[in-house]
Amino acid sequence: MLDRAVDLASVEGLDGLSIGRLAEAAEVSKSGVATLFGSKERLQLAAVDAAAERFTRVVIEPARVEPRGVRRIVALVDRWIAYSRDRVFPGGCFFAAAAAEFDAKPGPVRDALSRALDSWSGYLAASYGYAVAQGELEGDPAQFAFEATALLDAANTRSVMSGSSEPYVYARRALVARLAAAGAEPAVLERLAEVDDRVLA
Amino acid sequence: MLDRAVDLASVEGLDGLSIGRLAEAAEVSKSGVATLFGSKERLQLAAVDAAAERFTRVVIEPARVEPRGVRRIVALVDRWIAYSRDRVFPGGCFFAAAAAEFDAKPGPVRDALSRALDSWSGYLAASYGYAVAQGELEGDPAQFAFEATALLDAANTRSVMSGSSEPYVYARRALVARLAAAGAEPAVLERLAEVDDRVLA
DNA sequence: GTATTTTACGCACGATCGTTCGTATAGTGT
DNA sequence: ACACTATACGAACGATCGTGCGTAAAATAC
Repeated sequence: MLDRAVDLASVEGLDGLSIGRLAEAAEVSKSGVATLFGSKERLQLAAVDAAAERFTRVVIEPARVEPRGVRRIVALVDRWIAYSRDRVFPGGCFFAAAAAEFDAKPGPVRDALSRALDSWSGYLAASYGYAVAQGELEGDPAQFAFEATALLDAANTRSVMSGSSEPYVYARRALVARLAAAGAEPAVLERLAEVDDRVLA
Repeated sequence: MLDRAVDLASVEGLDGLSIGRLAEAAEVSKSGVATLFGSKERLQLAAVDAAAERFTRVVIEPARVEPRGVRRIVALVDRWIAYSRDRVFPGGCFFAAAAAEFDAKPGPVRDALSRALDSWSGYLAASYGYAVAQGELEGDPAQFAFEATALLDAANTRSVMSGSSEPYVYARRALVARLAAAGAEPAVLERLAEVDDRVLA
């Protein structure tokens, strides 16, 4: 049920996700989903939670197999690009779309999105902090997290907009250069440097 | 009239811009704006055009006073940050919001947005091309345009979301480092390196 | 097996959506 | 002065929105 909600929201927008269309897509009655969630806002909040779970499962957890530090950063970025490219959400990254939609609309939904984004950015920064502590990289973790999420979000939006996978190549190149400039060993960057020419669906 | 439309759309979204609320905001009748634009889609297209005009006036034209090359790139980026920080559109950059909203919705509106974004990105890339031709910078112009727009868009969204101007500091730092790594003279980067601590409204 | 809670339902409400009429007013050309 | 065009209007259309109510079925508790 929530899976349909987030899939729909990633295309129609978190606000355009109507309780009637969701009911139709899930083949239940309109009042069925209304009583389930109580209100539209609670549905939106539930969708944000469900999207965060899917994101963690697809991006974070697979990257945990790599040791803390640069290797994990590379794995995170690599998984994120695959997550966007494979359209884990049919309309591209759920959070990139929802953040742009709600950034100027104060309220509980925006707060929940802000927390989720901070969590992702913070995890990236913490990983960078480990890398610095281990002498693998140098620089400001928060600065890196800003740049990395900026490049990934841009690749996502550009790719969804154009239907091309070229933006991911730009993002990969930029991130490899960024990490190399911060002192990363070339060997650990190979995974990012490999161009994955898998065709989009 | 169109000014109100784009202001409203930058906050409510280009789809959330309803013909009724626009009429109320402009203090005219609902059917007044309906007959003026004909349909909602034509209103959206007109809003995109009006937003592009405002963008050109506020970002592109002021930067034209600088000579082609690095100096103009620095001016463009500097004006863009001011354009976002000063909330030339009350909800932050109109195009960043509209692009994320329509990237998964095919149609004339998405096409118009795509053209506008390509035009901006292309202008940035062309400026970089001049810089390369003049020996001021090295590297791929399209790659730079991708990175620069990614950093600027991210700074915009993060700032609108949090109400802070800190993201602009991150974007400035990243762009200065990026241009320096591409061979820019430190002197021309001063304008970007200056931290503008003007408080947000 | 009965009682109680939960869940989903049909239905209807008021509000707002985009759009289309017929009409009155303002402006223009001659 | 007159005919004509363009513009803005009120009103209403069907559609969809989010939400609340009363009820029947299903799950759970005892």
